[in-house]
Amino acid sequence: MKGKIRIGHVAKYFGISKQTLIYYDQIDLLKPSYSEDNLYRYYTYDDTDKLELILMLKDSGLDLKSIKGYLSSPSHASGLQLLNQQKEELKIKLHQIEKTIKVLDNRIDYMSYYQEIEHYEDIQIIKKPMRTMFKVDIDHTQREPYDAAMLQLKILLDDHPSLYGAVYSKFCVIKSIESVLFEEAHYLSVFDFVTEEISDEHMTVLPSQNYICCHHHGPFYTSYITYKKMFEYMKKHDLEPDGNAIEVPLVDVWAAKSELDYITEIQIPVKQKR
Amino acid sequence: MKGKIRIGHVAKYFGISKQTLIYYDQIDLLKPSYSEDNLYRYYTYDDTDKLELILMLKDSGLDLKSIKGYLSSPSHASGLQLLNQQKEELKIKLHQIEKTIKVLDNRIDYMSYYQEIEHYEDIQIIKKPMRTMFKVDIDHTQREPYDAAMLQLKILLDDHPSLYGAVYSKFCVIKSIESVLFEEAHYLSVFDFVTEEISDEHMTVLPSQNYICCHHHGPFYTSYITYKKMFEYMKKHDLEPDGNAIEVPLVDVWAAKSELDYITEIQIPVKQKR
DNA sequence: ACTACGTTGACGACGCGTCACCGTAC
DNA sequence: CGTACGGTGACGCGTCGTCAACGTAG
Repeated sequence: MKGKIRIGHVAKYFGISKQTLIYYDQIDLLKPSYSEDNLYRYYTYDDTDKLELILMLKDSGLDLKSIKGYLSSPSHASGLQLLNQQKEELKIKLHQIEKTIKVLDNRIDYMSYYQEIEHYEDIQIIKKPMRTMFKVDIDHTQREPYDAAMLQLKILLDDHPSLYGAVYSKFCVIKSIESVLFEEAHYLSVFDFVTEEISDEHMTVLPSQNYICCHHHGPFYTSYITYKKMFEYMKKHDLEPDGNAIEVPLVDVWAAKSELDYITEIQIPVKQKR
Repeated sequence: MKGKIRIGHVAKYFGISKQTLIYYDQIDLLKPSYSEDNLYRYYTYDDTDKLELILMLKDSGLDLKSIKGYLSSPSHASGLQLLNQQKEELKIKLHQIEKTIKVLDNRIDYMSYYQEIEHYEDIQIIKKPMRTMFKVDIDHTQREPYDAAMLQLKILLDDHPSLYGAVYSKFCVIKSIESVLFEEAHYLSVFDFVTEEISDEHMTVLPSQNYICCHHHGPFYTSYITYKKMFEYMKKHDLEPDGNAIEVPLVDVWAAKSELDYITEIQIPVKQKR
């Protein structure tokens, strides 16, 4: 018969290693014929056809045991069922990868943007433009209110694919202005700024306004120290808060070795005292 | 400090198993603090932040060793580089999956279509419509002409994404009509029928014409037996071949246990003898 | 005799899963 | 006192990769 192909050739043609073929032989997935003295493996075209099918099914995510099962009794009906099933699984994988890419993209944008910012401890008054936030309020009657809110945010974003990845690994918080000077400040919401304009109950627009801004250096739970400085500044300049405080992480776990190196921007809307 | 979270809670929150966290501890990827009597693991928010990053990077395809390396010295620069790299790799994966889905789709269509055909050994004269083929001629000066042609076909299809998967696991051949009665017939081309209309040197149009058709049952290399029957039929009915023979696999390795069960449709263009 | 190619066998890597058995918090 | 939760250690799994040691075809 034609097609006495040796293992090296087969491996090269299909772009796999000889060990792979030997392994497939060992597990009875693809058994070539042997030369008479039982030393060399010889693959026929029948074998290579089978191998092509095996590699295809493997690419589609099937494990070798299942492939073996299918090969033991292939038919139109079982084949069609198998292929449809694998197609569905691949589609799911596809979506997961698309999501992951969105998360990465978002992170890359974010890190690129904040890479060049010089981090002062200086306090500044800045007029921020109008901004839109996708926000989940923290329900403090729950057992783990913070976790629950973060989870809800992630779940909601699954329903807004255009936003997916916006918040995933960076999240801002809103703190009650009356509580920011305590070690255990009162968290009101978790959110992220978005550019999309989707009408949704979780979308909130912040009007353009003056903010007192300062970069807090260190872990989140020491932020009250920076808040203190900001309040002193406000006192000195006859300013008073005009809304709750916002914290935006600039340097977090993605770029810092420990919480001690985190940098968070604190923004408090302010107005002149009358 | 806040955030003495136990392993079970962490596992549930992130949708992973306790063993995974224990493993990450063992390999020094994520080491929680221990309670004073060194029995329970306690995770801080610092740890969970890190874990979120770890899982993200893992999803993006990084292995744990690389993640560990990154975590040992994260920075904006190295982070950005890593993320961009992973994004590119994910894009490649995405394309591969898309291709695989196309191949599966094509196979599913093909198998669905031919599932209901009853396979006669009968010889029929059929007027086939105009058909377009994507074809690679076999260069017999090469060392492995058949393999080379198949490879070329696959490579070409990578440049025609709209066609990808059309030929991948099913391929038709053209045989020189003078040689079909020999066991080693002369293969001229490998191809598949396509519906897309792309202008390309490998696109060939077959005009509408009468064909003598017959289903060959068995491996490719015994096709000469069926050809013999077809030639006898032609002789009896005063027909003569009007071009080279085409072989289209209907049942191959995807649906048959062995070459002995393959079914191939043989088509030879014919005209009346004058 | 050289080299490219073939063989077997043993062991390792990765990322956990599983199981057995035991201690602890509430 | 139960039970849900925590701990350690050993082994297994799938899919090969790697290495050593050795035979063979041309």
